[in-house]
Amino acid sequence: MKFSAQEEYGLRCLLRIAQSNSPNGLTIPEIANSEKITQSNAAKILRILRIGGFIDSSRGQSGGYKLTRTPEQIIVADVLAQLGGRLFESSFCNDHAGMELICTNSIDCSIRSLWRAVQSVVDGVLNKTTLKDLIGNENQATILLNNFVEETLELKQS
Amino acid sequence: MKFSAQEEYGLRCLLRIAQSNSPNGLTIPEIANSEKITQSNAAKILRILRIGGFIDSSRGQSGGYKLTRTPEQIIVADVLAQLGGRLFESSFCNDHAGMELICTNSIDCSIRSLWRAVQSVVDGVLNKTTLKDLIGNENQATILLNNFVEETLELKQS
DNA sequence: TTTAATCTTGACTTTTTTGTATAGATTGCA
DNA sequence: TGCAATCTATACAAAAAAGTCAAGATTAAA
Repeated sequence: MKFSAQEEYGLRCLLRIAQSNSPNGLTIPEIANSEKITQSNAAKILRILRIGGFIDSSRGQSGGYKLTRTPEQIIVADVLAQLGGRLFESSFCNDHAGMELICTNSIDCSIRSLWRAVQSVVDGVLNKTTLKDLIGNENQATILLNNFVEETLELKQS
Repeated sequence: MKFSAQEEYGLRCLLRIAQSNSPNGLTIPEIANSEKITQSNAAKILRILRIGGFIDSSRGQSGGYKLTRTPEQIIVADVLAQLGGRLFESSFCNDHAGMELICTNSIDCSIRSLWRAVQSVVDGVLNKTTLKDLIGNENQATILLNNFVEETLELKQS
């Protein structure tokens, strides 16, 4: 299980833009340079973010990319969903969609319920994390959240 | 973010073996047939599970695959790690490995700490789920665990 | 209006992942 | 022993993901 390259780079580019204080935002060369990727690749990724409504672009001299909203208003889960096509995609057993609680015998549904459990905890973190949480000194928050959940999981187990 | 095909098929094949009550275990044709994959593909995946020490194989007539331990003793996180090469692999910022708590300014470390937060909650579920939890009627457990974590996350947020 | 800086798009190439084929090795049994 | 059932391993092929290239469109400013 892993994040795709596009998810990682996309989120990173978005963070660069969020952290910029230039009035024109950031240009493709600037972003590509900070992230050590080619301009083509940056353009491709920024396109996805623009279509997703996270950034606005303007062309010509003094053009560049800016956030469409404040960092507080951008949810990391939404960003990753846009970059990855979907957040989790469980393949099989679409027969029993919506009735996981009764379908307990097939392997399809065992796996499905496990995938859902994982999806649920990941969403729990990503839906409550905004771009702002990842900027500057605020990223302590995710570490704390992380520790908290670990504790509660252990609690539940004992 | 998603599980690879190998992770999904591997776990599914292992569950088939775990659920079998035949004294010889299951053969490749049987597994391939239940999972609707080719025998070649099943063989490839079963090889990984064998190398990981989750199953034993015996050849010749009356051969097949069996678990090396009871289902209770097989942790889903271990299985997925074997199938996927690793459980999560965060790419960048190896400069600051081990000092995440002080490195708060770079994007590298912001992303890294987010990835770690996600990894932590996923591990929380997968390290506490055994094959037994996924067999028969026991898979309710993962759903309950899931709900529990969701609640605690909401609690923390308010 | 011309130019330079910038974004936009689609096609293409490379790499990685996934899946298949084939030849071989081991075992149990008649 | 010889055969049939089984696993084993490596190389090959197909598909998907990632990354690159090149031509074009828009804009601001000289």
